[in-house]
Amino acid sequence: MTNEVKESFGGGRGSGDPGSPGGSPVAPPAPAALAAKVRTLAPSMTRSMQRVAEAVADDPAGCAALTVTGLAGLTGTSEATVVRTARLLGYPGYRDLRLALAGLAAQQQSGRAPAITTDIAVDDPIADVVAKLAYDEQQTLADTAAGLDTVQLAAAVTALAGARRTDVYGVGASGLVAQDLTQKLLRIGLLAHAHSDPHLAVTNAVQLRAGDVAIAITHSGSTGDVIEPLRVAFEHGATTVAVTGRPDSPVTQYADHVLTTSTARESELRPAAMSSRTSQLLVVDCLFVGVAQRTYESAAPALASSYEALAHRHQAARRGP
Amino acid sequence: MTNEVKESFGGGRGSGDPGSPGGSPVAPPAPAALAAKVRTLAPSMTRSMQRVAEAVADDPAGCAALTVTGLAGLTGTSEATVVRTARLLGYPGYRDLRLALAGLAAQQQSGRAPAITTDIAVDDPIADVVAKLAYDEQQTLADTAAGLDTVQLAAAVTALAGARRTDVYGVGASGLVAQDLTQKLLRIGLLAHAHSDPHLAVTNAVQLRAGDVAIAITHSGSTGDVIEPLRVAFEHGATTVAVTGRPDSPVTQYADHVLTTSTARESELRPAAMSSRTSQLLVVDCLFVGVAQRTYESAAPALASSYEALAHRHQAARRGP
DNA sequence: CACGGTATGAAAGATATTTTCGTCCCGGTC
DNA sequence: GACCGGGACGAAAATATCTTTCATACCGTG
Repeated sequence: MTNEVKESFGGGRGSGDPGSPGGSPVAPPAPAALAAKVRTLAPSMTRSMQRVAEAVADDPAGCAALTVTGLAGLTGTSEATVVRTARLLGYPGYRDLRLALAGLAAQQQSGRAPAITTDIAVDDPIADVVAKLAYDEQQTLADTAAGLDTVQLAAAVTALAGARRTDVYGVGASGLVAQDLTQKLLRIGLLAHAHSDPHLAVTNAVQLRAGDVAIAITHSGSTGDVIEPLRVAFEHGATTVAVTGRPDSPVTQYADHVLTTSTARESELRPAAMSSRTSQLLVVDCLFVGVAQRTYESAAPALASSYEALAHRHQAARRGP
Repeated sequence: MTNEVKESFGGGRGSGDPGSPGGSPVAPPAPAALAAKVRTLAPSMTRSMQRVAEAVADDPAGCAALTVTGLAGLTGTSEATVVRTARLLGYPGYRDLRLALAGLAAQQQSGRAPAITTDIAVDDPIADVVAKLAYDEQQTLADTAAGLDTVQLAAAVTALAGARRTDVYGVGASGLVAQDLTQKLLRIGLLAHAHSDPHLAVTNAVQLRAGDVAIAITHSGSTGDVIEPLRVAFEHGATTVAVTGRPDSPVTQYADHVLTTSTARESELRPAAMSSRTSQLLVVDCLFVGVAQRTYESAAPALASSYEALAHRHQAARRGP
């Protein structure tokens, strides 16, 4: 059982353990979240690998029937590339990818028919737009949930629940998500602050120390304005969390815990910001509920009283309570 | 590819069919009805084969993870027996049985999901929280899409597309939604502004006149801070839109068009703000896409150039496209 | 235009699967 | 009770499949 470092891929977690049935200790291979994973990882793939990934995502059942040589032939690449792709997707090798593919195919088979696959067109009637958007966001939610690493999530929750203070960084659309998280945390009595001004964010980040938490929210993972404060927080000993759609992006360098959001195919009338926001919000909600669970003793009364406080700002409804 | 008749089993394919690797003409490999097949065929199996079949039927997922040697070892038999069993069950070889097994396991897995119907409990493991939240938000999306009045939506879109300027009111969680809408409209070249300060909102509302649009976002529909500016806008002749979960609430008094968001059951660990936000965002997205369609000529380049402008604020990814 | 680094496929090397073939067990027969 | 077919069964050879290595071609960069 020699364990040399092989090639360059593998993500640097070299403790491969061939032949231990029951699930690898680091990353349980994705069961159904494969299409999502393909989209998430596609940007970091080389062209040939993208061809393979596309074929796989396109027709899981068909690919499951192919040997590594067959798939290589189909995609016009080599066996090595196919194996490399399988590795990138999180499987020990092609054999395991193939197994997952068979599972995925079976699920699709039994599951629902792929309803509204077409993209939104300029001349779609408004009813179609509603249906397509709703379907798309539902899909995004499912993908995100399937792809979310619960170990990382739990770690982030633990850090948050015990934090002296929490800073959240996000700009643009992600800034709103950052604010959403902050609002929620404040409601259960945690000290949280959202920063959208990069300068102020850095200025504040230097105040952080061990026991504090810093969270960066960025879809691309390469937004300098967000990375910088996270780096500072990281270097000052704070626990850092990155919520990003690109798990191999620069922001993860300074993140103790990485929470991956899903990436839906985008188009002109459906900017990436839309589905990434949906995905990010789900992650944020999970963080919130997780923390609320951990701190239930103090969170429950805090929630109740913030609800109370808002009541008198509502006018009486025409009917009903 | 020589095709001698091998061993004695194979169920009387005596009429050798050299080189037709298509798929067995008699029995397409069973997809899911494997357990049944095992029981049916068990009597005609030898003892060793029964042990193998039993193991397979007993734990498809586990067996799918095993190699032919592994399964042979587990059942105390030999590789040959395992292959023989696979053949008897209707597969060309063990490899295909294994694939079917993986599919079966995936199906069982997904079938066992609907524990999600219950509410989120304080002691739910984090994985359940993720699943439940995702499921819940999916439900909210479906409800919202189903309940959205497309006529009202179309009217609101028309008003927005032709507006001189647009003001959006929202406080608290709805304030973020208001900002989201504003960001989107700005990106396609429309003049939009989000107000979360009630005083400023009113101050600005008096500037509005016919041809302008005012949008109020409030889940309860009775948030005075949001109703007030909408009323002012309404009285100044602007076209007013209310995005609310309560179509009979005070805010609708001053709304030309009411867009109804859905209301999911809430609970302690799942505040109303969570699902209402999801719902509101879907409505906002619909508005955005609708407007983008109507103003495609100008929206498309605007979208493209705002994308351009952001590009240089991103650091290079570790491996990029 | 040279350079360094990376992506890529051909082929060697390692595993897994399938087939072959001989042994052994079982039940019947003389 | 010994002998004899008939088939179950597994060890090991043969083959298919997967994985790794390594040399080459490609690409962006200074």
